[in-house]
Amino acid sequence: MKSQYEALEAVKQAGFPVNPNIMLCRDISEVIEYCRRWEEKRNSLDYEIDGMVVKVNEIEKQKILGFTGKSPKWAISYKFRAETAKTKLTGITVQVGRTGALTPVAELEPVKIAGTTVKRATLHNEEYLEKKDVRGGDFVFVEKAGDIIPEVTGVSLPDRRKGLKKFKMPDKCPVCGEKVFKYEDEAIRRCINIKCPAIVEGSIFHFGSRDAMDIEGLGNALVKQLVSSGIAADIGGLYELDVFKIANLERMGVKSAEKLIENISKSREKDLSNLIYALGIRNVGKQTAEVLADEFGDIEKIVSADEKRLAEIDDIGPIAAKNIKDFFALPETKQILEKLRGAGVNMKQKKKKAKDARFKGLVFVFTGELEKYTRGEAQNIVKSMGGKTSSSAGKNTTYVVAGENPGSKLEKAKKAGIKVVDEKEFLGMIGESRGGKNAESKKKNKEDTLF
DNA sequence: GGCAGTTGATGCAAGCACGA
DNA sequence: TCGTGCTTGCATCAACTGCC
Repeated sequence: MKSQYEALEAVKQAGFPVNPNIMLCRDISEVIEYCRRWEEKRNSLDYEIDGMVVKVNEIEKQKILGFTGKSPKWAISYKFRAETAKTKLTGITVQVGRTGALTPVAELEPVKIAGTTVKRATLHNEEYLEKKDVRGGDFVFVEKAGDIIPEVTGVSLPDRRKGLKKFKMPDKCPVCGEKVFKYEDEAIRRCINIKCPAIVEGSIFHFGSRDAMDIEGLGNALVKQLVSSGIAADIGGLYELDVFKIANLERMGVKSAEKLIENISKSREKDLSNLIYALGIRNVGKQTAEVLADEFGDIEKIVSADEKRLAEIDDIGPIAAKNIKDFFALPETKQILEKLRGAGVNMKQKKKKAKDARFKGLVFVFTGELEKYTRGEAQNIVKSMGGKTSSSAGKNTTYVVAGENPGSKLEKAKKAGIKVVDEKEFLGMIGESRGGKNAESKKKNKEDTLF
């Protein structure tokens, strides 16, 4: 077998439960062994009455054995080399993100890779385009990095027709039509029109995202409608919405509108760090927002801090400091803050510093899927115990916690000699080696299921 | 009931800020 | 100057919700 997908297909063809994201075993012999044992267990569920064999419905069997649509979480995962496919690049479109960044995207003739159909893939920026020399009409090689993200890895030059022109990035924003800028030290072009619908939509969507103000129900499609209909011109406008306005939008009703209003209302109580992150300041992500909130404790103090004071803070350099200062100096920012203040949005830090300091000085990186916690929850636990988390493994990383189906971080960690622990060990470290209710039931399920 | 939108989850690459 | 790590942007999927 050449790929993980082929192996999974073979297992599925044989009628066994698999999750397309997870290869169950280390190699094919283990897959076969797994299937054999599953078959035995499955057959054992049938029973006899008066000498007649009663076959239990397959779906019931899967429920009884704990396979409700997913593979067993505890199964060992294994990755095959990424599968490559050749397909036609029908065109290159340009997207505008919330920061105004123009990103070229490859539009592809749909092609099946690793069990899913790939239609688009990012081309990052014009330098990347230049390097790969990708042109509309080319046949390109596509693979899925980490079996998840589609990537154009190269062009099939023998298939190139004559006369295909190089793609040129537009000088004007494809959304608002304003002139775009490319700063000398940056690889990307940006639309700097703060009224550009793409930027407005992006910033409202970002404001409501989970790590920001966590407004459930504020999805992409709804935000588009809010902006295009003029109901919300900026993030401050969210707090002026009412049920009637929302319920009249496409695919919205009174029930959804009421829920959304309730969720927007709840967001007023979010912590200062959430608000700072939600504002979408350049170079200020979740981590930096937390640093700022911890340092100042009040948005007013951040607004009035000068660049020098900001740059004195750990993890904030002169560029981030300038961006922060510039952002709060904008009249539009002042207006938005005024609206938010008027709407009763919390602007002070409520979180207290961690009392439990058992992870003080330790840096954790998570890869793969954990059984008991989401990654966000696990990161919060580490922070509550005085530790730090990071999205990439480096020399400062103390532990890499590897869950199911880990990514490249695991390999990187092993090479760098970083200590790798599994979920069980991590739970032991946080004093939950026996696990909670959820973990108990899952554990039981696992034990009852097969081996 | 069908359909569309949202949520919540995953990982990778590139760019770039920061600090040693 | 360079290594490290944060930020951003991207695609996909299953499960769920609620409108039509």
